[in-house]
Amino acid sequence: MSDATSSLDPVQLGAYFDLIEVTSLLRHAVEQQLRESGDLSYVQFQLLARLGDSPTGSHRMTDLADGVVYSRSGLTYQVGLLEKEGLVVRAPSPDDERSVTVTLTGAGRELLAKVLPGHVEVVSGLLFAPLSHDEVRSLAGLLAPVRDHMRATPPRSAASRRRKGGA
Amino acid sequence: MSDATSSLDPVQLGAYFDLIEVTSLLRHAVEQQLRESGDLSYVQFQLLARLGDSPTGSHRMTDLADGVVYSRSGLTYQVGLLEKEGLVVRAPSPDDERSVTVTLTGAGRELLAKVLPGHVEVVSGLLFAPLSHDEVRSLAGLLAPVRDHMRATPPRSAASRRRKGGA
DNA sequence: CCGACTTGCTTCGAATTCGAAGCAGAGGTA
DNA sequence: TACCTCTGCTTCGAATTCGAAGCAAGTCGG
Repeated sequence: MSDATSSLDPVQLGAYFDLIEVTSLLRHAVEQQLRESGDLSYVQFQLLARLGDSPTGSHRMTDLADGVVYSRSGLTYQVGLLEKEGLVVRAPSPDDERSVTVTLTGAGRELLAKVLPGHVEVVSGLLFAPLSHDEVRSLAGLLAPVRDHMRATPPRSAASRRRKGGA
Repeated sequence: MSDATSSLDPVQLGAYFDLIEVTSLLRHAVEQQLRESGDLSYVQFQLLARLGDSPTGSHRMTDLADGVVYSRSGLTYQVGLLEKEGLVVRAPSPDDERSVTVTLTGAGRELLAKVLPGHVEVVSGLLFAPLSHDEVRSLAGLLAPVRDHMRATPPRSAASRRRKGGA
């Protein structure tokens, strides 16, 4: 363990705080827009968007949870809501009998198309407005390696479902 | 400036997605560390940290809520928890009788000092590890204007407590 | 001084979120 | 095949979160 990690530069601290604050504010604004324009929560929108991105319009539950950084149980709940609204469909996976495949319906695709422009507008106006295109490129270039690093780093104690406490 | 607010570049899209994902992963990891080392939620830690930053160790409720981007009612709840734990104290403000001033106690300061090193370590190892110091500086330089812009931009319909719906 | 409006915080009910526990299918080894 | 383990999802209870409504103090115009 390096001991040099015992403190953060003012520069680092600023970057960290700004990152948190920017994301919180952005999320807040986006949430509001989504609620007004399509009665969707941010999580629900993320799920629909991710499904819409897929060529087949479907994903497994686990992949969705990993993609959105969401607990399994919470995902079950939200997908249940989306299914009740007729925006997605759940079906057992052909390969793997325990897997559940979630697929976007026509209605889901429509709703996605309906809320997307407003969503983009909020993100553009809030996140990208103060940045030039080159700066956005820089930002993307800085975030990508961080994202990869985080994805590769196991969340502290990777022991998936081992018993936790005693020896 | 590009006027094309109707769609996002692939570059913009990537930056946006990475921003969300990075923050989610970071928050998740930090949350876990805080829970283990000091039985604090992220929000609670943020509140303590913000109080610790203040020269007087105290803030008004509203300023805390704004600083952490938190609903007022949620803040009341969390400050209540912190007070029950003896980490903070609530007192009416001298100037403004309706204002409540939240102040860090000795125990709060101790706990903060106890969890801070681990927190810093997680942030360093996850967020800053893949970046050089110059890159961190760049990141900070990019985020600062965005933060200022977001702070200055009223959240859609600024009508603070006006009635919402009607004409 | 009075009344209308604004601001600061809390209470309340409803919705969301998580982790632990449980069930069932899949994969490997003897 | 029998058994053991791991993976994928759901159910359950508890904790957190938010927005709407309410109360009290401050501010301004008359």
